[in-house]
Amino acid sequence: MDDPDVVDSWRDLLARHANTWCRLERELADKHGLGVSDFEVLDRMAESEHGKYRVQELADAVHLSQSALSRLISRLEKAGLVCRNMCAEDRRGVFVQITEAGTERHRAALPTHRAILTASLTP
Amino acid sequence: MDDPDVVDSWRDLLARHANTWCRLERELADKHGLGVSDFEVLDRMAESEHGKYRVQELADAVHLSQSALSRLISRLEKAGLVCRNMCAEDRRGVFVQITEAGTERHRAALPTHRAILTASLTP
DNA sequence: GTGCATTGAATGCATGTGCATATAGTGTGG
DNA sequence: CCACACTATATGCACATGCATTCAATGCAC
Repeated sequence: MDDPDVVDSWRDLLARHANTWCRLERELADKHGLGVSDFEVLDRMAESEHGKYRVQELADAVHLSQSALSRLISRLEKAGLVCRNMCAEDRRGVFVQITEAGTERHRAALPTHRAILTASLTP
Repeated sequence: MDDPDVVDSWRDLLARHANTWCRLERELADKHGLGVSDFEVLDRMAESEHGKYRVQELADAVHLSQSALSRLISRLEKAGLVCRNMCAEDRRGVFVQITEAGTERHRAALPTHRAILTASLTP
């Protein structure tokens, strides 16, 4: 790949990312009281069948630092969308689990999310 | 485009963005004392022939809010990489202009930037 | 078992960001 | 000329994020 080409493709990526992220942020916040990262976390947990996740696993999945995710979990937990469970085998570990309320909130927000993606990412 | 497809492509975009941004952030900071947004602004100004930019123009170009860009300019100005000039015709307006030091710093950081893009965005 | 390096998660702290607002300048209708 | 709507930038404020550190638990060496 040529030098000006990577720059173009990087700028294109930045533009798509900014536009999509920004719209998601606004509409998810307005209509469902969720940030983009909040939704992304709920989304991951909703699609896993067992519904349990280690903190670090989630952090990798949504590209957040471990500390950022720890606080995000705290916020979601306070909102009742998620709960933390002790990990029996390794008592340092924590399982994060989506609650009924969390599943419900996710289900409600899903159409908004998908609609924006479709509108924003299809040329 | 199908529903699961947009989701995949969104997650792919998020991953590419996070990886590239993160590496840029680290290496540009370590080697050149610049944040990614700092570099992006310098990059725009370096490639314009007249070298003058209105604040809002830059904000659009680098996908930052007007307020964020105002502060970013302040930081770059304090660092001597950029200077603000009165706009004669409209005294509300401000022209941002890259300085010699700014051009130099940009030139120094450019190889790092391009190398990361190439490494990070080519499959 | 005891000591020590390692790992998983939480917290203190600094900082960059967006939203709302303030401030200053422009221009338009009367 | 004056009032008033509008535009361009700066600033107050709240907050999410990353880095460094802390704290607890694990396990490996001996």
